[in-house]
Amino acid sequence: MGKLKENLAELGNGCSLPVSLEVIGERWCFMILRASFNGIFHFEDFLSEIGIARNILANRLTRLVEAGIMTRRPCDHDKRKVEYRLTEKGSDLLVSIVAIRQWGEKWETGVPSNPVLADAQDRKPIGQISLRAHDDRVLGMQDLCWIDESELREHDARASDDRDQMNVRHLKEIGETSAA
Amino acid sequence: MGKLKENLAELGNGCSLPVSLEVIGERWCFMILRASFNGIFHFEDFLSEIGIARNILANRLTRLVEAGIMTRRPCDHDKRKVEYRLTEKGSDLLVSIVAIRQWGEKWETGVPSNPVLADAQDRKPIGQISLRAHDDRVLGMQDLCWIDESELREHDARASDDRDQMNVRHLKEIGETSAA
DNA sequence: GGTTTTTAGTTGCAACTTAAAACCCATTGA
DNA sequence: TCAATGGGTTTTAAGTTGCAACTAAAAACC
Repeated sequence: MGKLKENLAELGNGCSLPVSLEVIGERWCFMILRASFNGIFHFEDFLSEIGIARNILANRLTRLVEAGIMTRRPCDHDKRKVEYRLTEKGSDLLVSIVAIRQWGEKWETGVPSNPVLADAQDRKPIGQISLRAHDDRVLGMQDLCWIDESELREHDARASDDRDQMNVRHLKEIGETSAA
Repeated sequence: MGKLKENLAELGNGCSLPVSLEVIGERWCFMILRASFNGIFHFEDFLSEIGIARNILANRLTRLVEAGIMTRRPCDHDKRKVEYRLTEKGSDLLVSIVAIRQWGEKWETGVPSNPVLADAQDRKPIGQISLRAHDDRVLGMQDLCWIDESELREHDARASDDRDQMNVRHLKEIGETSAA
């Protein structure tokens, strides 16, 4: 519904970002998911926790359920109540949400958010999320490049080759050149 | 501007997510950032790359610059042109964007997006982003819990203690209980 | 058994935002 | 000089949001 979604879907030319944003890029969506991760399951609780309008919340929950991100199940013991819970697909969004949260901690609020997501084993806060190579090395902006899918297939076919200047863009050249 | 932003800002009670979403949660914002990461710097290029309306693009770029996520610099050699580039703050959003993209690859499109973000050193695609403990162990949903800020401070104060049942919620209980 | 309360919605309307197209105007290149 | 280009702003219609009031079913109260 709405033009954005149609456009974003069409723009999904090889990249899944537009497709993802079609459902989770909607306003309030991440806030609803955050509430879910924090143990909120019922309509009225979402309402008071995140200060969203009734009709919008109803609409978003319906869409999240349709998208397979949440499930909707009327409660057994109190048939008025409905339980909204994250599916595995929904739970998998935790990484994205925490990434945004960590970015906000670093660049907006400047302090750790509360409550803190921690390792259940040693009860210490989780580490900074970062990009990693296949062998787990942490990668910074300067260690990255975009390669075309086609290079990957060639990789498989002929093991090594002079692939010096093919479809390569270095990410370190992307950012601003002087000011910060 | 708009009710959402005000509300989200007010809701920033300890959590930086609402604050972050205030600026980057805006529609089209991630698409603009993706284009930036892909080496697009000029107004008309953003326009044709992401299929956004002129006025909206102008508005979003202004807001991103105001938020310190991009810089706006008129070109030296062609004074008609303007270069929009990511700041360090903006570049730092790559993790979040890639996290959403990987989620989409897994749950929506089912295939790797093109172009592929790779390690410049060995030209192999980057790994899956995941939550990690402070000592780099990968953490799943069942390994996580929320703890209150206050516990962290106590941690510092008195080294160890019987902190069995204090402000703890296990994340593994959050998701759906039967169906997927 | 009847009344009140709670929960999860829906409806109607005003205010705001978006999308699309037309317009503007400083450069530039032919 | 004059058409084309780049980066906007303006105008208008269409779509979305936010708020308040309403509904309808189940539960609790008495």
